[in-house]
Amino acid sequence: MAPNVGSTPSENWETQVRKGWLDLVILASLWKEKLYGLDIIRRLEAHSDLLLSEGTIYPILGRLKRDGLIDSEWVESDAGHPRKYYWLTPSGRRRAAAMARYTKTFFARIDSLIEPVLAKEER
Amino acid sequence: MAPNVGSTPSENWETQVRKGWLDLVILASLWKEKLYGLDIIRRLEAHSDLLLSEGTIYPILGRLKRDGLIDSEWVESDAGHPRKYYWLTPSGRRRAAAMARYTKTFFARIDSLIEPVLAKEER
DNA sequence: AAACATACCTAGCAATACAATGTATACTTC
DNA sequence: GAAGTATACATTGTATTGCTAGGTATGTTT
Repeated sequence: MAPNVGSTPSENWETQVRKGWLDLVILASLWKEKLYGLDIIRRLEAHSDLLLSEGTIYPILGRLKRDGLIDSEWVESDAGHPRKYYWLTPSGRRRAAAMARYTKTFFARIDSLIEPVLAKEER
Repeated sequence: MAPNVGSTPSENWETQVRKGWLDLVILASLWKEKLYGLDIIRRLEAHSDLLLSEGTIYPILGRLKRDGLIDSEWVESDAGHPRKYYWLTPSGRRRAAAMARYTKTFFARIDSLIEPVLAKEER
């Protein structure tokens, strides 16, 4: 999930397919615990190989909060700048679960479409 | 994968996650045979429950052709307007295969992220 | 006090999907 | 032969997204 630094067509495609999934990715990250922005970025990179930049995540967190899916609170930190912790609202939990279920059916559709492509790669 | 006719936030999300995958969906549709625009739309709806509109598919076909992934030719039809048939170029076949492989790893990442969400849906 | 580390935020751009609308061809019906 | 219908391709304008490149704010280290 690297940002599209270069710009070959295929790198651009990888950028484009990530779009839209970040909402779910972030909501899922908050499923079990409160986290702050940079922490979400670091965990996704460490555990899921998904790289998001700060300019990506903060606008999304702002949008999710505006939509009432998450809430936040400032917390003093022992390491410099204070942190803004986010957590799921009840509405956010319902939405994350609905998104996760939809994801399964969406993946199944794409899987069946690419099956012939993977079966015989034309060599 | 219905078009976003209404506009509740959750329907909007479904629209957003589709974005980017349509290139692969269309290339995969052309894996085994030449097809024309409306035919691709009809097959995707019938076989995969994916609904695309004409205003969506024609610009994408134009872009894929500009990128050299598909080629096309006009064919007279016995049913009114002539049809523009598309097929994969060698470059398009390679790209479709690469996209399909990437898709598998991407799906695996998202799957592992949403696993906790699906495991316990907070009832 | 300068440099560094941490953390959050925003403006401007590029790319996408899609509804709405328009064009072109041929067949059918009156 | 005019009107209506069906098929098929194409474009315009809008909303939404992700991200680079910058910026602000706080506290620690040298």
